[in-house]
Amino acid sequence: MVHYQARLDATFAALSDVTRRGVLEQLGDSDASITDLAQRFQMTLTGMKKHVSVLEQAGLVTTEKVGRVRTCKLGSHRLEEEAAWIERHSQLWSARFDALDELVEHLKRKEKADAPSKRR
Amino acid sequence: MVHYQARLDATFAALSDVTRRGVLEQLGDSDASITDLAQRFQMTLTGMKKHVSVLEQAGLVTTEKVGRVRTCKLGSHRLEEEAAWIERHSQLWSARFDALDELVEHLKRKEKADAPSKRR
DNA sequence: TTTACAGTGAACCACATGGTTCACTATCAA
DNA sequence: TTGATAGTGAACCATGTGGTTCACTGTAAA
Repeated sequence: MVHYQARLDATFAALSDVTRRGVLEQLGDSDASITDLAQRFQMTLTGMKKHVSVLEQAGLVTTEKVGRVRTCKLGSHRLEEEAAWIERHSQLWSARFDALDELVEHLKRKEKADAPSKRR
Repeated sequence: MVHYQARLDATFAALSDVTRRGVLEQLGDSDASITDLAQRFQMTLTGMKKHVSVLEQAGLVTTEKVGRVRTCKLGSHRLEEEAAWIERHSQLWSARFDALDELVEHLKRKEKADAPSKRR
């Protein structure tokens, strides 16, 4: 369970940066080298390397170096747990707001019944 | 579009802390004061206040102060966009891994055809 | 009217983050 | 063998984060 929390920590943190989300989008299209990515996001190689390391740490990306070039691709971490977490909480949200909607409806009906015409 | 990215940044960052996720769970159950939450998560009032502020900034929580106590409840931000982002990328992931699975299947079949019996 | 309680803000701390430059290694190509 | 190329690691910098303490304000209760 501790493990589970740590993984959520790492994944959400990895996703909280616009560049890293961009890298994931890119890799969804096609694999890429560090140089490719650095160029695309206008950043030094070192900077991009750090981002890739963060994504790799979170299991979102895997890399392999052959010759001088390190190729990055989407990792085996499929975001199921994160999707589940968000899904579960979306439901909580919805439930609470549905309840609120109902309350509002109820109050509206009540108001109509109490004072049928003279509301300013 | 910039706005959209900033919102994803803020939300994922807010969700990347185990205490804050805990607070959301708690508030899904029932509203709570800063004192309640600080006690539950063994933290100073000031510390909890900061977490609540981060959640509020991200729209995940709203608060209202009446008398001396500030009551916190789930906010109007329902995580739809975040769910959509993750969903979209889960699909990317799945697509790529389905392709991989197919490749593996293909190779298996090929192997069977090439060397029907003498594989060690 | 005093006292206790809930929260707030400023200041501080250690550490993480997102980026850079610079010096270096290893590989590929001429 | 000489250059160019791809990446790496250390060091640095500014800023952010997760937490604290302490001094303070405003509200409630005795």
